[in-house]
Amino acid sequence: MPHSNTADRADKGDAAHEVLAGVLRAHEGRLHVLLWQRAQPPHEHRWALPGGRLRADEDVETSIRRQLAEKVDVHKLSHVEQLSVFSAPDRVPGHRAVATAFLGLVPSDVDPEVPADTAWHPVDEPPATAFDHERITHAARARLSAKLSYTNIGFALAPAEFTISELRGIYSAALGYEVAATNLQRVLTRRGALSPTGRTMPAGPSGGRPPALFRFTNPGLEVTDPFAVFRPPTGRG
Amino acid sequence: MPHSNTADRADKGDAAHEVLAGVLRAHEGRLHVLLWQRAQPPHEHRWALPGGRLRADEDVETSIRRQLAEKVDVHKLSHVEQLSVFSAPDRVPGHRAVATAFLGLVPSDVDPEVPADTAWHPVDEPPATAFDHERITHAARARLSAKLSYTNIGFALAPAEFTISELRGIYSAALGYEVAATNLQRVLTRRGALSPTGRTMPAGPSGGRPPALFRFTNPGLEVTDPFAVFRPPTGRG
DNA sequence: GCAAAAGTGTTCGGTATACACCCATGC
DNA sequence: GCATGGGTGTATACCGAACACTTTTGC
Repeated sequence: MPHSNTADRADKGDAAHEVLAGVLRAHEGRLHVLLWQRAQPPHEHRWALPGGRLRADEDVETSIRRQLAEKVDVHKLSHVEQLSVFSAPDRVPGHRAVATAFLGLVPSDVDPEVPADTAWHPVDEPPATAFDHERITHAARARLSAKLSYTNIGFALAPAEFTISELRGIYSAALGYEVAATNLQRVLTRRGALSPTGRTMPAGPSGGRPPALFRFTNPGLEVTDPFAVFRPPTGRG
Repeated sequence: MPHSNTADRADKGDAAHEVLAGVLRAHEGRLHVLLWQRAQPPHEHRWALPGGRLRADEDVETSIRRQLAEKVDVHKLSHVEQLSVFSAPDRVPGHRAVATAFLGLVPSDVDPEVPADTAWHPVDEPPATAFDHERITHAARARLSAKLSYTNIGFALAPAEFTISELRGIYSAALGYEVAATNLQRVLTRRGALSPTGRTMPAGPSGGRPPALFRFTNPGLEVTDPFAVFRPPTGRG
């Protein structure tokens, strides 16, 4: 392994700290996770999340961004956020590894080049996964589902511009059930998350009204519905 | 010598993993955090969160529970949950320390014995704190505030049985602003979080109707308001 | 009876969903 | 004109906040 300055001490309490990311993308109606197939034991041939060891001079978010860019060639991560720590003593056989897990998102129109051992897999039907990486994938998906409800996190799954119908497909894929285009547009518009571009797409081959193009107002995560019950008397502002 | 374990090791690049907890309690109308005063450099005399080094045979939650019970004599933690990882390379001078931060809660009627160097401080006006512990405290408080809105986490702050007025005081302390007793009862009751015990407390010295005693239905964390917009068609009936 | 505190009824505004209806295009 | 898909208007249900009102006690 490179970066061995953090590994030359195999003290009991001094664990190697690793970072891992469940990188998700909506594609063809389903949500997919990026996995690479291990070539060596332990868990040879099983599929693992991208990640690696934390270096001495970086924090965990810097580390996961570096490793995703370096090792899996995902430059266009639209969003990265910390999930939680996975630290069961036996989660990786052979040595102690404490992992900080991340959620990463890639827009649906981006198809990054990935190494030969790496591929997208439907989150619903993952292949045989290594270590506790299926649990981490599940946590990533759960976080995404929750944040779709009360933030504008859809911006990280959608292309820069899109029709409501396309966005509906993305939300349906991410959530795992059908959402209504009507309400999707209404809710996101009311919250100010969607902005019309004024332009439209040509109608489809079977006719129909040409759809309008929208974009997300804010290209960064924001909480659009503070869902604050027991909020201060002066209301939410 | 208590509490010296987070600083007594000056490894160069080696990542010691530490666990820290912002332990919060509502008391006399304010929210307090448990801190201990450092006796030695670095950050001598400054106040720090309880915690310590992760052992080889435990996961992070086991570790923080052990350290809180062992070192700060808090047996009656009503709730513990992971916040996030703090990992800036220079967050602790002298050596690399990656910390997993936790939120811990203690019921308002519990006043655990703590060592001489340890005390409760109002979260609003903390003393001079060590390292990044004020940020961690802020994260703990933010998590608690958010979860008060959509979970039954109040169970962890309240006594086993309480009046609505007492509960109102606890929520107000935790949130930092006044909440109305009327709506507090209504919201928690509608969600099924509150159960009447059937008994009442005697009225106060200045008269008034004797208040009914309530308890939380579920003595564990549950999400009582899934705030699920874009929910499946078969929604919450 | 009166004051005080607890608890309930009612109104109001806001939000999400469902569904009917209108709009704009290809053929 | 007609089918097709996109978008809007309207009705309904529910939730939380505010506030008036009733209940139950001590004095």
